[in-house]
Parts: sequence; C-alpha cells; structure tokens
Amino acid sequence: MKITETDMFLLTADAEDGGEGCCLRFWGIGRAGPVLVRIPHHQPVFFISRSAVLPAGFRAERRYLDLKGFDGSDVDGLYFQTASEYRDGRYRTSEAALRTWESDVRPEDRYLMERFINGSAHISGVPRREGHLTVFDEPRITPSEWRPRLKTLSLDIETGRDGTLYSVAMDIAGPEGRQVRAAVLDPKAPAGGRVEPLYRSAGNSMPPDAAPAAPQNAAVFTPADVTTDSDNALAASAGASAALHTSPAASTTDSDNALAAATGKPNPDPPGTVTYLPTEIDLLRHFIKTVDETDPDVIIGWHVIGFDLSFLDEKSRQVNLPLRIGRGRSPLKLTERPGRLPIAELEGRIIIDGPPTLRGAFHKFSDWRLDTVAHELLGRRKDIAEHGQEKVEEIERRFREDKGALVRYNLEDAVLVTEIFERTGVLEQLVTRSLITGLPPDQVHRSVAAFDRFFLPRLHRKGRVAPNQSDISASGPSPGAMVFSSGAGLFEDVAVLDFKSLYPTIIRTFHIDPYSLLEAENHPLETPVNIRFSRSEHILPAYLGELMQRRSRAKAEKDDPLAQAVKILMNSMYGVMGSPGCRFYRAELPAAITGIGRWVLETTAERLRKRGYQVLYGDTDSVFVKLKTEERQNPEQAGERLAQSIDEYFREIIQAEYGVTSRLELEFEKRYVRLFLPIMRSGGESAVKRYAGLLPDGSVEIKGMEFVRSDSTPLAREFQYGLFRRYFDGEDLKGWIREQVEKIRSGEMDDKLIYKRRLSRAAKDYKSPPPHVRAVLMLDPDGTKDLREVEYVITPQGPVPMELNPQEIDYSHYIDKQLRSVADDILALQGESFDAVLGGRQLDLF
DNA sequence: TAGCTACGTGTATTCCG
DNA sequence: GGAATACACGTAG
Repeated sequence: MKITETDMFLLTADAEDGGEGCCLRFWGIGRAGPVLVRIPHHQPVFFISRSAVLPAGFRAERRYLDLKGFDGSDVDGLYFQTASEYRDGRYRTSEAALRTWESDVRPEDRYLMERFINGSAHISGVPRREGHLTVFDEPRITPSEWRPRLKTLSLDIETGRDGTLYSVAMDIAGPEGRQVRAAVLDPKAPAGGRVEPLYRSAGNSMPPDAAPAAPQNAAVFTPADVTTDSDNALAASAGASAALHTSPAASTTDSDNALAAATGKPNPDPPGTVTYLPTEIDLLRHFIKTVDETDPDVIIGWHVIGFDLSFLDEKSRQVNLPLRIGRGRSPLKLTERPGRLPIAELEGRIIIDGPPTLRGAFHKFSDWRLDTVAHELLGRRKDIAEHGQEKVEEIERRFREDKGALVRYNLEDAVLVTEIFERTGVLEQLVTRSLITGLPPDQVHRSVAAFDRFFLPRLHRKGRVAPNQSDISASGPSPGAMVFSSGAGLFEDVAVLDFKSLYPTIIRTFHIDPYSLLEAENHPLETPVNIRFSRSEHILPAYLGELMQRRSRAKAEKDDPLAQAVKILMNSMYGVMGSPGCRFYRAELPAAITGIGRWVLETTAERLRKRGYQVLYGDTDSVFVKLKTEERQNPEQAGERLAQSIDEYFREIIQAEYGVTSRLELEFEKRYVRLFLPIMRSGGESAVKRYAGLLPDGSVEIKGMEFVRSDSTPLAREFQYGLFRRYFDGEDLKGWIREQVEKIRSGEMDDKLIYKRRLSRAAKDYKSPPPHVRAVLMLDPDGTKDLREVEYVITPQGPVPMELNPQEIDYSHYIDKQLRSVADDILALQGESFDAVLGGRQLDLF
C-alpha cells in the first residue's frame, strides 16, 4: 500500500448507487492522465424542520443538529443511504408539504463545496489502474490550485439530406501534440476499411517529401484550392452586394485568401489518417474507438451538441450501437428539452460548444457561422463558402464524386474550431473561471450556482442552512441604476470619472448579503437608503475583499485572464442576489445596492457642482465633468485630483455617518477633448446612453448610436463615423453629406445597404411582423426552417431577404431612414437640417 | 444548464376626430 | 392624417 500524492482538475461528478451504497465519483484530469476518485458509502443529507413529522416508512436517518433554517427555525438533518433514496426523500417530503432546506443541492456538489475544493483537488491515497484511468478509493482530498492542460477533440460530421452519415472528422490537440482523424463512408471500401495517410499542406502543392504515398484526392485539407462561387452574381448585377457578408462574390477575396494560405504562415502539420469505411455503423465504431484511444478531456465543436452529437446519438440508436464515448466507456447521455438545446453529458469528459462559449467570453463577430468567425479571427475561410441549400448540394456532390474533397472540407471545419479555441484562449479562460468558482468549465456561466458554491459552506459555519430555490418567490421589479444628462450639445475638455467595481465596493462597504440582512438587528448598520444590515454578521464582504486582492495580484502579475475571471465573478453578485432564481433572493438586496449606487452618484455630482463644475452626464457609476478653463493646461492631473478628493469625501462621510470604512474608489478614466451629447430624436430632451467623443489620441469613440448597433446598415455606421470625425475636426459637413447622398443614388453604396437582424422567436409568431420578420416570411412562409437571423434590403416592394437576390433598391428609404436622423443629430445643434442641406435636390424625388 | 435594470429608436397598430 | 401606444431589438452599464 503506497500512498500517492497528486493533483486533479475536476471535469464531471456524479453519484452512483450500488453495492457500496451511494458512491460519489469525481472524474478529472491529473498530472499523469485521467483520474477517478470514488467516495463509497457516502450519506447524502438535507434538512427538515424539527417539528416535521415524516411519513411512515420514510427511509432516512434523522439526526439532531445544532443548525437553524434561514427563517430561524430549528432543523434536523436527514441522512440517506443512497442517491435514489435522497431524491425520493426530497419528493416525499414535498408531497407531504413538509418544509425542507437544501434538498435541491446535489450530494456531489455539497461534498466538494464543504471542503472548499474549487476546480482542482489535491489527492492523497492509494491508486489503482483501470485502463487509461487512475482510480482512487476514498483518498484524502484537499483544495489545490493546480492548473491542467486539457486535451481537446474537435468533432465535425457531414451528413446527407436523407440522413446518411457521410463522414466524421476529428482534430485532437493536447499537451503531447496534434493529430487529425477522419472517416468517410465509401460503400466500395473493403470490409475492414481502407486507411490512407492525411497531410496538412498549403494549397494544392503537396510537399513532395512528406507525401509520397498520398492519394491525389485525400491528403490536403487546407482551404487553398478554393472552389469558386462564381455564380454569386448578386453584387455585380443587383447592386445589393454581399461584400458585407463574409463568403461571397468578390473573387479577389478568395484568391487573396488562397494566396495567403499557400504562402502564409507555416502551420505545423498535424499528421493523421483518413479511413474509408463501407457502412455507417463502421463510421460510428470508428468514432467511438478514436475517442477511446485518444481519450480527450474536452469535446469541442460548432453547434456540436445541437447537431453533431445529437445526430450521432440518433444514428447510434437506429443501429443499436450505444455511443460509448465517456470515460470508462460509458454512453453519451442526451436530454432533450422542449424548445431548447439538448443537454449532453459524459462521464469524465466535458463538451464545449464554440458559439455560446465565445459569446459568453464577450467575443463579437458579424454572425456566428463558423466561416465568418474563422475569417474574422484567423483570416481563414472554409472550403465551401456557400451556406444553406447550396452548401448541402456541394457536400452531396463531393460525397458522390470526390470523397477526398469531402474529407478535406470536413476536417477543415474541425481544424478551424480547434484553432479558434486556441487563438481566443476560451478554454483556458473557462479553466481559470472554474478554479475560481469551483464550477466545472462547462458550467462556469451559472452565476447562481457559483454564488451557492462559496456562500453555502460559509453559511453552515454560521449555524444556518439555506432555503430551497423553489421556496423563493419573486416580488415586483426592483429599481436599478441612475442615469442623467444635464443637456445636449458639444463640450470641450470633459473628464470621465468612474467608480471602480461600484456594486462590489458598495456590498463591501455596507456589509450587504443575505445573511447580514437576516441578522440586521445584530449590531445594526443603517445605510443611506434605510435598509439595515448587520455590522458584525456577514459573509460576502470578506469574500469580495479576497477576490479584490486576488484581482490586484493578478493585475500586478499581468495575468489578464485571471483578473478578468475574478471581475466577472464579482460583478455577478448583484445580479444573483437580485434574481428570484437564487435561493437567497430578497428584494431588499438589489434595492440596497442600486439605491446606494444612486446615492453615491448623486452625491458625487452634487459635490462637483458645489465646487463649481458642470456635470454633464452620468450613468450608474460614472460622471462626465467639464473641466474648468484654468485646468486645460493639465487636464489629466486635474481629473485625477478631482477623483481623489471625492474619494476622500466619501471616506469621511461614510465613516462619520455610518461608522464603516468606505471601499468606494473613484478613478479618472479618460478625457474627451470634445464630447457630443445628442438630443432625443423623438423630442427635445437630451438623450442618455448615446454619445460620441474625441479622445486625446485623435480617435473617435461612439456609444449607443448607429455606429455600434449591429442592426443598422454599414451605410449608417460608416456615415455616422465619418460625420463625427469631420465634425470633431471642424470640417465642412454639408458638402460631404451631399456627396454621400449622391453616392447612394449612383449605386456606389449598394454593398452597404444590408440590414441584419435577429428574431427572438419563430417568424410566424409575430402579431404584426416588422420588416425583418416579413423578409424571413418570404423565405420560409410556413416557418419550417425557424430562421432566427436575416439579412435583407429595402426595395420599392418592401424588405427582401438577400437569399432572394433583390434586384432593385429603394434608395430614398436609405436616405430618409438611415442617413437623415444620423445627420440631424449633429445638424440640429447647428440650426440646420438634413433636408435643408440637401436643398432642392430632395425635390427631385417628387 | 435561469445574474440585473435603464434606455432610445423605428415600425405597426390603434385611437381619435 | 396625426398622436399615442405596443412591440421588438440592441445597447449602456
């Protein structure tokens, strides 16, 4: 018996019933490969009122505990022998209308959180080998900060319209290197399949030394020998070009791209094989075998759950071959949910889908097609640039005529996803967030769960247990932040001061959290908004203090991802406590935070005004202050001094009036050399959440307006930017505006007139369809395709989707609706108007 | 795989005279 | 035919 000490990073956890009662299982990746930690004979627990009388035959051990429920009542612990008895206990108490506490906490989660294990654990025990796995039974487990390097398998499949599985491509990347595997359906292949090598190559020219045996059709999977999409005539003929979206027309783009691929950066060749297999079952077996052999920690892809895995799962059911791709050869578990994406679960591996993950990491792209993201991020294009019907046809053609080309396309997608993950570092970011929150990487977005994770164990140490989430009901809407503007216009030398992490610092300063609210009468702390908390009894403030320290350390060490991850977690606290989906929700919590936020902002503005400053604008945690003439010599210094003095003021009054230490921190963030605040287009008042500013480095920053809105046309975006640039530089606007209008009329701007908009539901469910929905209805009248995104232009007949090749464009619509209001924002200040600037020209229309 | 509110704009529809 | 209102979307923070 030799005790081994090691670390593991947790990927999945479950509770399994068997001969050992309830066995908790923690699957993860260790320093030397995958690890399974088993905790047999575990007794899951939840809590019940001491006064509750359990139904006859209730299978649990009831123990007296020195704990109180969140409502102050005494509770007992109910300890169960198995996970199913635990679930059953929850069900039966609920049927009997007995109040329970924390009966919705999963035993495996409770086990980890009570031990403060976040992401990684230090293991000390006697291991045994089971295949690739190192298994520990009942080891000692303590927190660890060990950071793993994960192995990913990027999966992509191609299918025919008839539901045939054509091919499976996998790009496997991990600490030991990179390899690609593909399998393609070929009824003519021999029974055992035919294996051929696969190379990565730049373009058509195969490196001669590398590819002597490479068959002509199967070896290359770069996009270099792009098949042209010459039939995309939209741009040239109709005027509404697709140069905007990523794929189309411009043959220059494609050839440029091919050139780049052929001559560009040398990519290390991931070696691999392609296997030609005679049946779909063979393809499935090949996939399962590859996962088993390569043993990835993470399966990644593009819509990999909703499409690839769902398809493979369905296929495996049809042919009665379970999809055993979990660790320990356990099957994939797919749970369908009406109207939403299915959930996919594996033992010991996690599945990360590209689009939602990138979105969650605040990446922005024109749209979320793989081709678009690959292009905008990597400067690469997919091998088949078409989408929709045309793509399907091209895939079917390749399956019939050129299987090598199909494999090349299929693999390229898998490779692109791997490279998108590498380039963005999203997986590392998820791991970082996992190490901070304790949630596995595929769940770090669950802010409510992240809150429970640190709050529950600390609450227990205060002698309290928490209510179930289902016992919480929402009260009405609670008020949010303050926004104000003191008037529209053009202003010079404006300092922007903002409170760093305003809500977290308010929480720290005024001891805001659910426990503190509960204990408000215990050393009460009055706040500026007359909601009381406890001076002495609180949990969140100290935790936030630790997080802030950790963040400063990360910043000092230039660990941006860590700093970012901590910031996300800190900023989620307010939202979580203000959500009825949180077991600790109480309306007073968000009300106190936002209320104090408004008090802070108002007080700041008032102080500044008293000192003779003009406060132009403020939103939530920022104030825009016009600097005084004499401060123009050194505006940065003036801004910093202002911030400091306000800081000091809050320190004093908060200490004096509330007896606590202010954690607020006002910072001079930036200066606008010029700042433009618009009036509302619908009426004379000044608007908020929309402005444009000129920074000292000469760049123009625009917030809220067309330029930053994805649903305005590129025409409006570029027009607005050009207008502000000229406006801030004091250039002539009128002549330029007339030119732009002329350009529209001449057809020169035709490629900038495409609207792009998302649909929040199925097109046919709109009562009075707005333009973008009418465009979708033209494409899909029955709603069978359930399109949720559309590109369209306005023609004399109304909106027409790009897919229908609109030929005629209603230029006056664009002049009227896209240029006019943008121009009038500025012109109105000068006593001018768009119509007046265009003068007689406008009359040409009539 | 349930963090929050505040806000502006454009379009369609309804209401009213 | 114009004002008021509802709805949808995307944004600021």
